Amino acid sequence: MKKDINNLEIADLLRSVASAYEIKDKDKNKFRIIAYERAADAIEHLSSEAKDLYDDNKLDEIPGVGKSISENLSEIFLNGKSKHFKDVFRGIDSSVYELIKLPGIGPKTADKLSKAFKIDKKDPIKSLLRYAKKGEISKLSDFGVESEKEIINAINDFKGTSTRHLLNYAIEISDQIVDWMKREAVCETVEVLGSLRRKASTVGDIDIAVATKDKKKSIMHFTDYPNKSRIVEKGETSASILLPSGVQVDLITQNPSSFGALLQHFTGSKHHNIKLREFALKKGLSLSEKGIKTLKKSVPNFRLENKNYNSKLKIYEYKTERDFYNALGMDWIPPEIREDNGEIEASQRSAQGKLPGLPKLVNIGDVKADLQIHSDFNVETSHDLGLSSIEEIIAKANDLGYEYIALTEHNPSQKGHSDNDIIEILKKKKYIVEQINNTLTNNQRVKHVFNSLEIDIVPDGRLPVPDKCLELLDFALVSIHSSFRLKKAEMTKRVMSALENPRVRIFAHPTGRKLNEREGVELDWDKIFDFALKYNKWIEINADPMRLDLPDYLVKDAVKYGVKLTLGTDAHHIDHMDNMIYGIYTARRGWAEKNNIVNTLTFDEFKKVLE
DNA sequence: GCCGTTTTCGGCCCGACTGTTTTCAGTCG
Repeated sequence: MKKDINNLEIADLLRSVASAYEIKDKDKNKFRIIAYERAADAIEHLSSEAKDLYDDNKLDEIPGVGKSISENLSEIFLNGKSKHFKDVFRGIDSSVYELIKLPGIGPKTADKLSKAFKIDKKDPIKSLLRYAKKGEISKLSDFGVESEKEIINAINDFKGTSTRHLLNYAIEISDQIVDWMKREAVCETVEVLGSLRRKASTVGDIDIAVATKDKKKSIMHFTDYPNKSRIVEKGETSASILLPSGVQVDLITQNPSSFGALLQHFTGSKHHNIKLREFALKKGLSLSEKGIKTLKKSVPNFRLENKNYNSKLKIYEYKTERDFYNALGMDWIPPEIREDNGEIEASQRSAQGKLPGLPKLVNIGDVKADLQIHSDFNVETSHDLGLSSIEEIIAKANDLGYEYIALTEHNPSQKGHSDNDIIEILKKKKYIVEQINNTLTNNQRVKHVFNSLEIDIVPDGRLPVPDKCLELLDFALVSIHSSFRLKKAEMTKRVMSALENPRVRIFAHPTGRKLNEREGVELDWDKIFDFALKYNKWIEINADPMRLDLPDYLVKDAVKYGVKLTLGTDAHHIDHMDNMIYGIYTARRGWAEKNNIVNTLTFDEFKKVLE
């Protein structure tokens, strides 16, 4: 049986249609191109498969997907292809869609190149490099020596498909550059923007903004950054460099008097900005990184409330981002939720005192416990054991200000152990944890250590430990560590069956994804959330930066459902316990408030909900 | 091609940088 086309493949297809239209450009309809790109973005960010929506006859509920696109997609779901798309693609070499992956090469350039040369379809990029190195490109009209050089650079820097970086890695890199920029006195304020400021799970480029009265000097200092491989571009207000690791860093400068508008603009997201600007346009206002312009003669109340008019530039300027949003009649929006997921509407309601307004997002200071920690207590697991002792973990938890923690080693392996062996191991651990709890004194912050376990869910949904084991635990986590590719229905049944035992309370790293390495499992989230709600099960937000699982968009769904979430670092060493902040970022991106997260409860409150 | 708190027609975010240009198109974020 043929595999269904997934969201990413559909998005690719729609972007190819957009590119094809851009090349043909017969009727100069750039808005049709934008429409296809918007639909591609929308489908790529969908939290359920478009195929499932098609099955439910709900394709046109996707924002940006109207009559025409939904008909063409339906045709594809039905017989694997669309006649209309095929027509659009006619006359364009397939290598074009490969070449546009190179930065600096768009559809029109790629088309010119594919028509000028015999590009090898098996490896278009390598094939193009050969022409470039022979100096063939600079001979073409519309191209010169510089553009040929740029193409060679782009190909040499090209790392293939996934060039997104984990959030913790991006933060590490950006901290170094922010430090470097702060050494130049003319840089009054240095801030990280873009997806890094929004705390997305992975980051493409690193964006840095500087408030300065001397743009030229700031940019000089930036391009002098010692640890770079080359300068990509350098203009009057912005510049980009490439680091040896392949990370591109963009710098944008702005006068301190309108830094607020710049922060807003380059924090994005793109979709947030487009929605915001459309909203502003209806009020007769035009937004940019420089500030706000009035389009019509009279914008009610606008002039009165805004005294920061720059008459030379004919623009209203804003020092802070808060002032910028306020000028639009909105409350300031936390960067993590600027994804055009309803935050613009919520912010307007907030400003007008209407409900529902913006969420009061959970903060790191709200966290009272880490609910997934692996100690070095030897439970003879087949998975990885922790590296830190229970005592070290408690000391670290004290430092972090926690009131309680859960020790959640993997279950003992079945191989080489009888049921009785497993029970004996866990009895021993229970005894040790009890002893330790007796030593905890009132002057320590940590009041209690919960005896828990992270138990595998075997493919048929059973748990690989005897039932008696579970009775020894305060509560258990369950998670998938094998057979990731079951069909959705089967996987859903597997998980629900594992969650049935009353001692099982947490579904840990629920999708099993590993960023840049492995896709998550397919689950029917409506069913999982219903189940969790009905039987009072909790779903983990795993704070390991390579997991961040539950992913942000599913956190948002869980919050909407009213399903309770937990935060756990999955620490295998006390240093990993510092990763809690990444779980908080993910929770915030999913609009989670304090009361959505179980381990913001105090120890006494938590004991009660555990009963 | 999509969409509606002025619209079912007439709009659609905004600006910077680069190269090859005699005034702008292509690309990017």
